[in-house]
Amino acid sequence: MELSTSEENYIKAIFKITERTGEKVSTNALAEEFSIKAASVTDMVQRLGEKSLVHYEKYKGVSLLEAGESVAKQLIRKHRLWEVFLVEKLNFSWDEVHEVAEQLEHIRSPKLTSELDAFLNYPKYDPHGDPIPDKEGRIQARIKLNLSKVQKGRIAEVIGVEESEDDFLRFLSRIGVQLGTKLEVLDRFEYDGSVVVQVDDEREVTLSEKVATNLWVTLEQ
Amino acid sequence: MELSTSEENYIKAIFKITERTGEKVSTNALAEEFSIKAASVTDMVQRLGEKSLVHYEKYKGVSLLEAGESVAKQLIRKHRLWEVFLVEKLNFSWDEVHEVAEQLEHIRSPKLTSELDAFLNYPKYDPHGDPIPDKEGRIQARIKLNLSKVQKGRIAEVIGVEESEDDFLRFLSRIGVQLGTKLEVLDRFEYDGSVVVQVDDEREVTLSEKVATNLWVTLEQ
DNA sequence: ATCGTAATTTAGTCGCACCTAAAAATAATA
DNA sequence: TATTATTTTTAGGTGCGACTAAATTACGAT
Ligand SMILES: [Mn+2]
Ligand SMILES: [Mn+2]
Ligand SMILES: [Mn+2]
Ligand SMILES: [Mn+2]
Repeated sequence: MELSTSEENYIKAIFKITERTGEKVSTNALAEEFSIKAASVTDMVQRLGEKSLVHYEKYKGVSLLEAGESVAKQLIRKHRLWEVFLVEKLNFSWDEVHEVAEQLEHIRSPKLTSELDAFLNYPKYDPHGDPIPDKEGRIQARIKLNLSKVQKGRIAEVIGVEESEDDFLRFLSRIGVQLGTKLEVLDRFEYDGSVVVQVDDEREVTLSEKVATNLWVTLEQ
Repeated sequence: MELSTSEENYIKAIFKITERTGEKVSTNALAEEFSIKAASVTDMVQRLGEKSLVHYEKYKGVSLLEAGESVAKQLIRKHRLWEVFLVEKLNFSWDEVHEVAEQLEHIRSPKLTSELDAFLNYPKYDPHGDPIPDKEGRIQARIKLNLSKVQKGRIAEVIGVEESEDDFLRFLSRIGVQLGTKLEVLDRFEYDGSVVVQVDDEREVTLSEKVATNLWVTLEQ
């Protein structure tokens, strides 16, 4: 089925909101998401319902059907692959990629997607640390937590940042932290939330609470 | 000015048809191009006229104004850069790229375009041998002719193919001919149009007329 | 110069994706 | 529970980009 860019965006949003809240998605939530009016959303979800992409009941919100879910996963796959491409190959920073990926995800070409995947060496995660669904839409989840939550003694791998202001990214590169960097938590000071880490088994660095909560990491094993 | 994908496609088509015919473009020609009805074209060119992108006079055809021409050149730039990317990085063949590039050319992101350009090493020509406009829209033309037109004794560089069927591309790769390959015309047989060439100062190969007319080349100097 | 045909435009319609205003249903609160 | 507030839907409207049918203009041939 040929879907318009708008239809695709709705489906992806329904998927993401469901993922976050676990409940049926209200028209208001979608209206919020796209900064449009709820009446417009009602219109669209009714059409998506007729196409058997979503389950929709008046006043009861909307959820994805099988077909819709598969569309959503393919979109997320493309979106995240493009984000990897932009960061790894075209010198985009983590916060610049989203808007462009939002457009690129709608390009229709199975060959493009699979070749891009191969060209990037089948990445499993995007620059924000989020998993990239495979061809069949399977998602390899991974526990993602703030460095500020990591216990003393544990080793964490940097998989993303929460907000990526220029200043912050420059600070990270200055202390040698990038995606994939291993951080061992040597000490934590509860009184100001700062964390002492060893970067890649070498340098020892103290990170403020602000920095620590801005870093997404995953634990070894 | 934010243009829709449709508007952009019209502008590019007007540019290309003007380039080919040298005359004002008729609504019929555009209708033909997009396989739509002339009445729909009239509608669109009137709107493009109001936006000062084209000059349009009832019954007299349409031509690009300054602004429209610059839009067209940027689109062609993006289209051809993406074609280079698809062929050089993603293993697309020459005939597979057009449809995808037709979509990718509409992605809005100046940074994406300039970084892609740099990533590809500032290519001057696309996989079909057509010149890629620079940031300012300047086009570096180059005389493009059929190998079948090249005189005995001259050295020609392969810059593209007319039609790129799988069979033909396989034949080329078998005889070691690709983009950039130098061919010296050793002999020509007028009676069947075949051409004897030396490939890259090494192998000697006889090409049928069909092959020769399918190869676009440019002459040294 | 006139006529007939082809090209082009106009008028009116349709689906998409948005809007506003008003009605209806649901949820919150007294 | 009754009333009020919020959420959601319906009804009707707009611009875009296509369509058909009909009117108009241009043009080639006699
Ligand atoms: Mn999108
Ligand atoms: Mn992401
Ligand atoms: Mn092309
Ligand atoms: Mn296009």
